[in-house]
Amino acid sequence: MESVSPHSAVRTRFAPSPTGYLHIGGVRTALFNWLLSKQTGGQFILRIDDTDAARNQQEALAPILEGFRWLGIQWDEGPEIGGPHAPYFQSQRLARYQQEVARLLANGSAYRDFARPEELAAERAVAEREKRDFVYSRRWMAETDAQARQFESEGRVSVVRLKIPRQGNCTFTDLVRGEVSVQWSREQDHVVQRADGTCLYHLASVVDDFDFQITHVVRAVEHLSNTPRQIFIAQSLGYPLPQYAHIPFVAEPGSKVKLSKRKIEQYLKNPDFKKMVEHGSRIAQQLGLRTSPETFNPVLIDFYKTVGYLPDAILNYLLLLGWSLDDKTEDFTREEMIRVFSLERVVKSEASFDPKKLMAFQQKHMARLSVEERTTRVMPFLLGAGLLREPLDSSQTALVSQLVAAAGDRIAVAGDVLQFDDFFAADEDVPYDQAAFNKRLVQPHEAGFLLNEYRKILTSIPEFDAASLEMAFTQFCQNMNIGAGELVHPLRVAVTGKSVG
RNA sequence: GCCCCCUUCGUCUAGUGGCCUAGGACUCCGGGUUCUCAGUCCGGCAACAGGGGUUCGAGUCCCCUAGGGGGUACCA
Repeated sequence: MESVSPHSAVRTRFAPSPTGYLHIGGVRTALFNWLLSKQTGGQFILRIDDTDAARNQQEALAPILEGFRWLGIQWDEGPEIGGPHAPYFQSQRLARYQQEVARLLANGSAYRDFARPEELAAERAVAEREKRDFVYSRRWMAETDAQARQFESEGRVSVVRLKIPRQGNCTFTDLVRGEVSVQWSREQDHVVQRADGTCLYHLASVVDDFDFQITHVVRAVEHLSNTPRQIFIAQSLGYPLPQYAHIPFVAEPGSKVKLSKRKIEQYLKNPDFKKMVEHGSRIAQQLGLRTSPETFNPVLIDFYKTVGYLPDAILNYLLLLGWSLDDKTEDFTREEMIRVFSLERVVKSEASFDPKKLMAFQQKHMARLSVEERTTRVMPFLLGAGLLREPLDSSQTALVSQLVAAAGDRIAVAGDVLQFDDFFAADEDVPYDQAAFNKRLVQPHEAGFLLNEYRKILTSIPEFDAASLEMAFTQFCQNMNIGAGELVHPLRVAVTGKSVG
């Protein structure tokens, strides 16, 4: 192994399993890790936890990498870019894990266990019936080769289990939760190596954290109870312990239950969440994308990319989900986030995901962008929906620029530009809002007359600029002795087909 | 079942014994501004889970109760 680095740079890691897509809760965990390493000039490592071959799909890795790339969370070591400790895939590091399992076995902190699954299940059942904690009897533990041969002759196969102490406490300091202490007797003799020789997560994770010289393990609370057994492994192997920080998970809207991508149907009952999905779906539809809840889902980061959210807005929102700087600061640029983030100010309780507040951040960040920047962001959507075609000439760009400027904050996410699709349509194709048509043009009997008169005025205007039009408009209303609204509404419907400007 | 954790406005949060008649943000509701909508500006509603202690004084410390959550795999 390399010697421990002399400087105090923080090395953190995010270790997704390629079993799904990039979960928004995972992004927040990764964000905290990334921030922490960057503020000390350290490294953020992406490690792929794919020890369970049965559950992993290789194609699910691409969306994860793509998600981080889009968000601008660049990993310093990991897939595609490698690094001094490559490979960063657990599935490719088996030999190393087996080597460490052998050391565990050799120094007596692990043992080969020949119990059959049904024998273990029976012991468990007894414990449950007697309402006590299950503690393995170690009846099929082989501590000598002779014992092992004996069990093998009975046709048994072995796994490797940790020989967890049955007395005393495991105490450690967690950077967000303070001192944590659990009794060793509550821990099981966890399996670290399967019968087929492959290794399990806890062992792999501890070995990798050591090999990769991870200084801070920042992960979601569901791993808190895993920590004692990992500490046991690390200490048995003579590794220095990293700092631990267990952050609360991101919960469902209006609830404290962990957000899950499988429960989208349930979340749709939440009005805000539903609104968010519908808004996104409209845009996806205009882009000609076929959406299924499985892939087009606000729990997954791909949703935001598809619809045109700003990565900075998402990061800003996620940063404030379970962390705060003080009693008022809410807006952070990336540089500011990196500078001021601290684990000490992470809250202990779960934070529920609030679509409305995310949108508020999105609008704020969008409004901060110049017209040029917004135009750039909006272009791919116009192209994607077929409203514009490449190559673009400068007049088209100018047109979009004008539209973006006029639309102002009606374009909250980049995909919102598609609601102005008729702007790009030929005149005869302008679709009419039937309800508005009735209300403004058919119902008010004077509407036709007014519009006709107004048209006569317009034909007499020499210059067709905004100022002249405005003057003509005001004058006309005065002359006809009508309120502005009496003309403005019918006029808009007649020209744009819509009821709002 | 057992073990562990969490609990301030609807939501995200500030708060580390007196600065709290509890602050900010989002949402919502009024009002001003605007040719409509949006926006913007001003204003407003809204919380310390409950009960016992400790203390001159408790959102802040301790205990109990309740509620919520996580874990309990040859998953990660």
